[in-house]
Amino acid sequence: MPLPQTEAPGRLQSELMSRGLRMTHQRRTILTVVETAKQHLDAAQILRQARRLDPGIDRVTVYRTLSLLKRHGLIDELDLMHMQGEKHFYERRPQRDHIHMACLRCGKIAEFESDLFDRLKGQIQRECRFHIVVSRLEVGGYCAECRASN
Amino acid sequence: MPLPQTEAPGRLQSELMSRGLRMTHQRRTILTVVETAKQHLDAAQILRQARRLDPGIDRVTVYRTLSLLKRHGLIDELDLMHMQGEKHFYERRPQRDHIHMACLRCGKIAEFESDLFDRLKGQIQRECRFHIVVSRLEVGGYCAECRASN
DNA sequence: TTAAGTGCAAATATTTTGCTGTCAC
DNA sequence: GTGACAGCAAAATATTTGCACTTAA
Repeated sequence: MPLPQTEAPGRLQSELMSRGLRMTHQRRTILTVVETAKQHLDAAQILRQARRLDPGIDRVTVYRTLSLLKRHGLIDELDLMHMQGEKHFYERRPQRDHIHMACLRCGKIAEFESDLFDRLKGQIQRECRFHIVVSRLEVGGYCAECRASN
Repeated sequence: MPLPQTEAPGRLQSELMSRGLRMTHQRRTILTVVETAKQHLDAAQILRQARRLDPGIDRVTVYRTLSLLKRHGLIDELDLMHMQGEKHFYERRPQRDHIHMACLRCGKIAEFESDLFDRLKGQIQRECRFHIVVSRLEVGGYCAECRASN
């Protein structure tokens, strides 16, 4: 009996299992949703999508799983400058940190990787003697399209 | 009749007045609390301190005033890596942006200014053609003291 | 004078907790 | 078999809204 959501095992699932955590059907479903998301999802959206794969899944299980993934550093929690209320958004932790740019006019979220960002984190670690575990750089402003169409 | 909280008019109060907004007693009180805070305060702490100056002040007024100040770019809203639940913290917008470092062990918040940070924002504006209005860089990790005492 | 602002009550939004039954290992 | 996990209900936390009264300008 093939489980469709195991077709793309991804890193999250194997990471969790390698840490000795139980791989339940619900966790597998939530991991699949997060891993295959095309955009940043909040808890309510993750619940909705997970219920399409497993209608019985509970909201609380989503919160507990997101919390677990966050504790293990497998996902990052974003605020996206609080443009849409106070919800949090989640994404798989990337290989290399990136910056989130939130357009205050059209709401689009763009991402950007930068050597300067990596160097800045290095500077913080050295000069402040601060060991960075997680970092989040979000900027709010106006994207090229919105600036042009003003 | 001298109003003690007007003794340090600061920038916030004159900024608001220069924008044609009404300077009520409650706003003056809240501005004073935010301007003279020694650390980052959340809405509940701001309410508590404001009530010491004006016992009748309402929680809703605090929220509405913080929202106003935020809209006008006079204060910044921080999450401090969600270390203490999901509350938000507020600080007067500084002349020059700084980074917030939150120690995951002792909870201390340190601040850091950096040319690299300024250059990174410049790079984002140029290369992404994104006009930055507000930015927030928060890092979570372990401070020098906590690393030493492990 | 009067529109903006305040307080109060209630609602909304988001996340967490306690407990009992279930399932992964 | 058993301890970790899920579901359900309820609570906790944080913030917002509607409306009538008050006040700054």
